Amino acid sequence: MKLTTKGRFAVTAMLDLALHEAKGAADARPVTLAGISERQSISLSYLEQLFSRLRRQGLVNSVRGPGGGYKLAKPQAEISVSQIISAVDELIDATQCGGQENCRDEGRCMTHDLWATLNNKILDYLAGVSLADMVAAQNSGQKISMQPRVCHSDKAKLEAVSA
Amino acid sequence: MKLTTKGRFAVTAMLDLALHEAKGAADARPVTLAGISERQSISLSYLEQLFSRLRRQGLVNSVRGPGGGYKLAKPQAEISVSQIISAVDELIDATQCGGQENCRDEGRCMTHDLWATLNNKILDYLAGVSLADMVAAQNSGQKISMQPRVCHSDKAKLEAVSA
DNA sequence: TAATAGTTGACTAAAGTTATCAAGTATTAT
DNA sequence: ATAATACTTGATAACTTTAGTCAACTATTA
Repeated sequence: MKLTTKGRFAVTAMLDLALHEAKGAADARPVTLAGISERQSISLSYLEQLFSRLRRQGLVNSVRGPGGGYKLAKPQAEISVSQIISAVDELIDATQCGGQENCRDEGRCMTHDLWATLNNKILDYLAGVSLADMVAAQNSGQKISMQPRVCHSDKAKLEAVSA
Repeated sequence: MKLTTKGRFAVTAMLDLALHEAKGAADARPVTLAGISERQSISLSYLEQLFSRLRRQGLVNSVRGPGGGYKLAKPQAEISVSQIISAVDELIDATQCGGQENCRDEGRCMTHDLWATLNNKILDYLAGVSLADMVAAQNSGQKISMQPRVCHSDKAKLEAVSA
């Protein structure tokens, strides 16, 4: 899971799409990239690239011609943030050694387990947040803090770090 | 929190440093970057750049001249992975809008809360893993899976995503 | 029916930023 | 002095983002 601005742009765009699709009831008309570009201040060219991938990954459908645009290919509840990011930001292999072959001598690149575990945590969280969740949060003005899976957050350590 | 290969290199190098410092008992002699470079296959030039930042952040001390090198500036238990990453990979502001000013119209860039929450989760995990933890895991041959804070991991969703 | 315009789809390339590496300079133990 | 080593600066490569071109498709309308 690679976390870059690219993935964030994609999520933002998809959320914009979801919001404007929801607005027009059930079978709304497609949303144009030009509209998303304007509303979210993302360059049209970049959006075209991103949606090209989102389409190939089956997350959106396209409609050509006037009145055309993009529509979500699945119900909002079935599209997770992790899917969106994975679609545009081909997942980086967190272990830098592919499988486990070309690792260093002393026990397979050492940090391997750290990144693998972290990767799972990130995926776990992002897979649990769907477009529907974000739309709901957006409409109700609430913050998104899905499934509080974390048992205790250990504020002390966090503050020591961010200082 | 930005997660790139840069941060991973830094953690790997710091772990190497910790391992070789621990080996030579209490007040061991400094570890040279040339040694880390050879053992971990990281270019010397790159290591120099990384340690320059680690030094400025107070995570390591340097000793110049022959027999010189770097030493940890604090006990291994007090150096967390998140500190290392933050030192070299100046934390990206996950919200793309700095504070909350130049966000889009319709309620401050929408994805704001998502990234903020994710950021905390990542920080929470990485702040809980110290060099001492990793050294211990390395010596005992165990995997690192610190503080099992996650209550349930929801395998089904994860598999659906990675597929 | 045909022309027009709005829109995606597939490229190429250029500008800007970041990551990585290489070479030279300063410092100090011997 | 000399050599080992940290430090500093500059150059190269890779990635991200924006820009531009042209083709294909389709709703609208004259």
